[in-house]
Amino acid sequence: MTKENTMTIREMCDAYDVTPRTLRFYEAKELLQPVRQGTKRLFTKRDRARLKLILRGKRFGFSLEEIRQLLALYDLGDSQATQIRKTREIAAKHLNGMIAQRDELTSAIEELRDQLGWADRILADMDQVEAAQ
Amino acid sequence: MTKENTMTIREMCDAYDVTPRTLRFYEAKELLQPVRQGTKRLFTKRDRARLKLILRGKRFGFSLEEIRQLLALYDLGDSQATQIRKTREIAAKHLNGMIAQRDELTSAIEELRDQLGWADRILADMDQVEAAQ
DNA sequence: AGCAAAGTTTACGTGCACGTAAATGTGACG
DNA sequence: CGTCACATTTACGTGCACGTAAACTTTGCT
Repeated sequence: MTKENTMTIREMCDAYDVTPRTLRFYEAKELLQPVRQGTKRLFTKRDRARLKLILRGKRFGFSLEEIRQLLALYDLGDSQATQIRKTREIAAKHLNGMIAQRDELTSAIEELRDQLGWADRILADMDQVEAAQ
Repeated sequence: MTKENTMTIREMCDAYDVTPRTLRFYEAKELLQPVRQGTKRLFTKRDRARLKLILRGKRFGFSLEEIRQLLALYDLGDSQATQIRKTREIAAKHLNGMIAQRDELTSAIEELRDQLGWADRILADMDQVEAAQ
């Protein structure tokens, strides 16, 4: 990490467990904007913050395009009221979807737990039979 | 719906909001096993139960291959102990992943709520300025 | 100066989950 | 018997998120 607080592509890859291809791809999709030192990319603190959000968004099943929208939320500072309102809507929509998804996930977890309990009971019975032989 | 309690491909599409292509694709991937009446597919109650699980699995971001594994959970009846154990492992692994995903989702929801609160406060301030003019 | 390591662009390849088009078959109805 | 809606198979196409290979420049070190 240089004194300007930037990181090379390899340092980024090691730090966040992604490939160079991925970082260049995200730049092409305008999710990251590393500065150039000659021909090389230098990733700033801002790029790192955005990458963290990208990776988390991906874990939630958001597409890169959706993530691009969400990232705009973090750049609201210089926006106009209408722009803020529009972006707010998108975020609220995502929020509702996420809450719904969490609820479904919760019930699915319950069901899976039941399944596991069932499997465990079957296995316990089988062990009994084995032990009796 | 015929008296045998089966449905045609179109009835299935209407009932579950999927395309014929999707149902044939799932059959090719061995997720569904509709019976044939001549050349036509007839989807049974079992197929419908499995389709519901497929669609829910997809909402959780599971791949069709992962879903195929999960579906095996519901067919445990005639399996052997080792098979049950193997399947149990897969389910447990999924369960841990789902719980982790739900936890992440929960914290992401909190953060998004904060963001929305922030946007709302900015918008409120802007309304104040507008009203004062 | 020279060489290897690491970076760059360009561009074709891949896996997944279907979409879409073409050609053909089938069955109920007037 | 015709035809018309709906079904089927076969096979190529698509969008996404990168992987991978080739050819090249730049940088760090001896």
